[in-house]
Amino acid sequence: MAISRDDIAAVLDEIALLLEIKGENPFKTRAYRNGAETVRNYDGDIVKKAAANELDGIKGIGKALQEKLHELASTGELKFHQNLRAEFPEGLFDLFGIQGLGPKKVRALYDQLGVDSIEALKTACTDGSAAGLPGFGKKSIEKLLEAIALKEQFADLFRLGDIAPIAESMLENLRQHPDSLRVEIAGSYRRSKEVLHDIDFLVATPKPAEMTEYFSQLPEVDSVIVCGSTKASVRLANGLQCDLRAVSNEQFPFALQYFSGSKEHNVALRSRALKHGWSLNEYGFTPKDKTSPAAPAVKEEADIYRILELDRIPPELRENRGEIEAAEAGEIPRLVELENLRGTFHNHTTASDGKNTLEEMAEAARDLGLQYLGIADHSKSQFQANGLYPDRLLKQVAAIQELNQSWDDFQIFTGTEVDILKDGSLDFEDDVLEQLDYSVASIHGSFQLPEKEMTARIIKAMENPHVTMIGHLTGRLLLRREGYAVDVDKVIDCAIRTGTIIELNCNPRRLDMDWRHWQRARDKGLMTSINPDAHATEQLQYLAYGIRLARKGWLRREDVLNCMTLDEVQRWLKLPKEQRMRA
DNA sequence: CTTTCTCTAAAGTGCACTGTGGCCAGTGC
Repeated sequence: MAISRDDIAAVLDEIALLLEIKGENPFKTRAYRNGAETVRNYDGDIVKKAAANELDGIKGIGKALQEKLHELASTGELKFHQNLRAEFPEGLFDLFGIQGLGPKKVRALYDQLGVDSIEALKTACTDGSAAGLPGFGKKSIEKLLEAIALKEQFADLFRLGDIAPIAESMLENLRQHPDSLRVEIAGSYRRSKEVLHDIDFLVATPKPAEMTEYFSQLPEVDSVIVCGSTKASVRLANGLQCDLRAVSNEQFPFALQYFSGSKEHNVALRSRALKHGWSLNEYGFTPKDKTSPAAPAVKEEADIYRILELDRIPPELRENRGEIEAAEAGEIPRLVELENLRGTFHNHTTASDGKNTLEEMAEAARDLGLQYLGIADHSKSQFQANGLYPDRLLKQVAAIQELNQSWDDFQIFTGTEVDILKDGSLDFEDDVLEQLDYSVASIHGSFQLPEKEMTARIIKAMENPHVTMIGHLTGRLLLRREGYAVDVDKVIDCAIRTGTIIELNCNPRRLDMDWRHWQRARDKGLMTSINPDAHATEQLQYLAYGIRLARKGWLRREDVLNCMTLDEVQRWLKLPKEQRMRA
């Protein structure tokens, strides 16, 4: 198979990393990183051009990179890269996944202690040998051990957004099979958990052995763990385990309910079934004793809930967090749906660190059927992200106002993702902010503040009348970094008091504020905005993850700002802050 | 390594934070 654009970019990135360890000229390493970005974003078939050696005139690809790209595209390999790679052991790359380790420290560990893997790093930290290196004090060692523990804890976990595409493609493949009557993904994927450790497929079929066999040979499968007559487990190239269970069409609703979990939800449901005189498991209802009524007919999963005198409970809510009580009382809310979204806030353009222009982002939003798009590029403190100074911001505002003349059914809102500085003040003065339609205030630095100060910092930002919403409340990066210490309840109360939205950042790396807080916050009256934090047109699709997590947080259409129509949201943005939060 | 240029040599994102080591280096945004 021919080498892909992403493969080429990955090679360039890896070269940059290796040159960094070698202590090469930082501008050289940056040139390779820029090259990788250029390859990824090039508008046209850059692989074909590279193969034909026609790369002249592409900004960021000079003579040396042209030659390397040509070699890569035409032979699929690069001598320079292979030689460089051969200088270092394989495991060294894993070390860069540890927070606090950069090229210099990796180099020191490798050169002086021979540390070439996470395992070796752990040893060097615990046996005291790392403590002998310059720059490695007591606190550094402690932090490294913490980072290793964090990494181990996340070792076999995957982010929802990273596996959804492959899960859906496998689902589609299974549905194609002539012997599959019904196919669903159960488990935590169906419940829209933000991180998962496996995917559970379920198929109703008259020929279970054929289905498990077919499953274990899907193109996505890397290796087969087990393949029996009703169950198969496989591993994908990325390490993710996938299970398939094949059941009869009659058992399917029970199996779907059972394997969707959560375990806690099922325990509660089973005890409810017992009160009705049946035991409930993945195969069906079984009368408990002679006095029990006959087991009722079940055609689909919803029947199980109906028979137990419950509203149908959407899978996202099945965490035993009050959903059974709500279903009993007929109080399962009508959860928000993707179709309810009318627009979105918090999106970036090429003005700061986005990959697409204002015009391209707007077109993409229109193509998705949205009525409005909020632009929120970074503010000046985000230097590395090309954050805007007031002059550039105001130029952008003028450009947006001009662009808005070209539509009567669509509008761009002018905004900013303004940094909340260490003391809670903002990166723009009020006289700048008041010229915008809205603003998202976010924290991008000083992550280590103690909880009290961090909470006060956010509260101070929310008290500013020009702050429309708070971006990614805890700053967590799923499976990478814990959120900063913040008293979420205090912040929620302050948000309601001041009329400030807390966004549901639906970038799959964040999904922040966490779903576990939303039901409580909603009950108190808080509203959210489901924001993709898109840095490219295709990332507007992250809204789908936002909807999944909003549903998991019990949110309804009326809890979500960007479910408002264009007219409604225009009116809402003109209200003084204290009148914005609905009663 | 690439771009730019008083065009074959120089400049090329800046800052805060952290911890350590003795006032700076590395990391991350």
